[in-house]
Amino acid sequence: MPAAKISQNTAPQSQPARSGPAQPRTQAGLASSLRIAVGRLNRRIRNQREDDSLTLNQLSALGILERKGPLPVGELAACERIRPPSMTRIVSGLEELGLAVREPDQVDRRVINVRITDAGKARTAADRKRRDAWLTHKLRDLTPDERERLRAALPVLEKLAGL
Amino acid sequence: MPAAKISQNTAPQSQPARSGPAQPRTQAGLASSLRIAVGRLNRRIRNQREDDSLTLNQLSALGILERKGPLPVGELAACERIRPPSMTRIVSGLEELGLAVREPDQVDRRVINVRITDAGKARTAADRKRRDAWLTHKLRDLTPDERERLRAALPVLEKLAGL
DNA sequence: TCTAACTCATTACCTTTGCTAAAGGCCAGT
DNA sequence: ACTGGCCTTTAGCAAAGGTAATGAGTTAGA
Repeated sequence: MPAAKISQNTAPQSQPARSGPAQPRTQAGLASSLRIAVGRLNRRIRNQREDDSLTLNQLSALGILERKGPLPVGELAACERIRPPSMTRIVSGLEELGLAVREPDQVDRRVINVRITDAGKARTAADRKRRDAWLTHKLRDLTPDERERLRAALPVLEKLAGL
Repeated sequence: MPAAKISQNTAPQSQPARSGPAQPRTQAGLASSLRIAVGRLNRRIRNQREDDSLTLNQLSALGILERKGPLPVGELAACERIRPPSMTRIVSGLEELGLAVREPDQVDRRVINVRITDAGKARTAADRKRRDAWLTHKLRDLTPDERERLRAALPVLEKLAGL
């Protein structure tokens, strides 16, 4: 099957072993490499979903509601660093699934508080485990040193991400 | 303007200072935190583009073409860990901008080799600098220790991302 | 008090970016 | 010369984000 080798006819591809990413010595190099790695890793994570599982946003929003209690749509959007209309859509999906409910605020009737339901809490734990299964598995394949590096860098990533 | 405080009426929000994300002690916790951080950081990076700049994918594809020379669409897609149809669209965009050209392979006329043009090379350097400006700036605001943690973790992130 | 300006959520619509399925052209082995 | 397989592309779908405009509710000032 010659088809698989055709690129060698036209592409230089001098050192087959040197396929790794560039080495970031400068600060701009670090930024560039980090940008690429984060983009690809995010794509891979996003694709690891089974058909009936919640989307990343649904899961993330439920997590916040679980940790912080009921929140207005706008604040929930701010937590996720997205705009209110986007959060409205996510909340609508959650409400249709019965995982969250909208409750008009008693004090200021412009705001709609979103609360996670018991079904939502039950679903979150199970779903998060499935959702993270791929990544957890990948982490298990790392060396302890590599895991430690990730753990050490995580707060920095979160800082860059705006918490 | 009391409107901004309304959430305090309904949300617990006991400790204002404890707004940081959960501490990942377990491996699943690490996976979860990493997933969320990577997702948000990616979103922030992606949004830092000026109107006339290339998209992340266009920039990334051009970078590969610049480093590796002309490649068939399918291989280019494999490098980016995306499917061929997605790469077709990216290449079409680049071709419209005159930054890359499609060249039917001489040997196997099913494959279309993609080559970066001189205009593409010129554009890449300038654009990448602008593109990374935000992240570079953020990196500059970190402490040397934080930067070092990122640098140490970068190879691990790249490994997880599949290079 | 009553009106003007503001705020919150939502609706409507658009964009980007990925996917799968299927079509069309091309290659190779039987 | 078929038949099956491979590479690209087209067509259509879904997720996830955005802006602009609308409607309802609130606040502040004349």
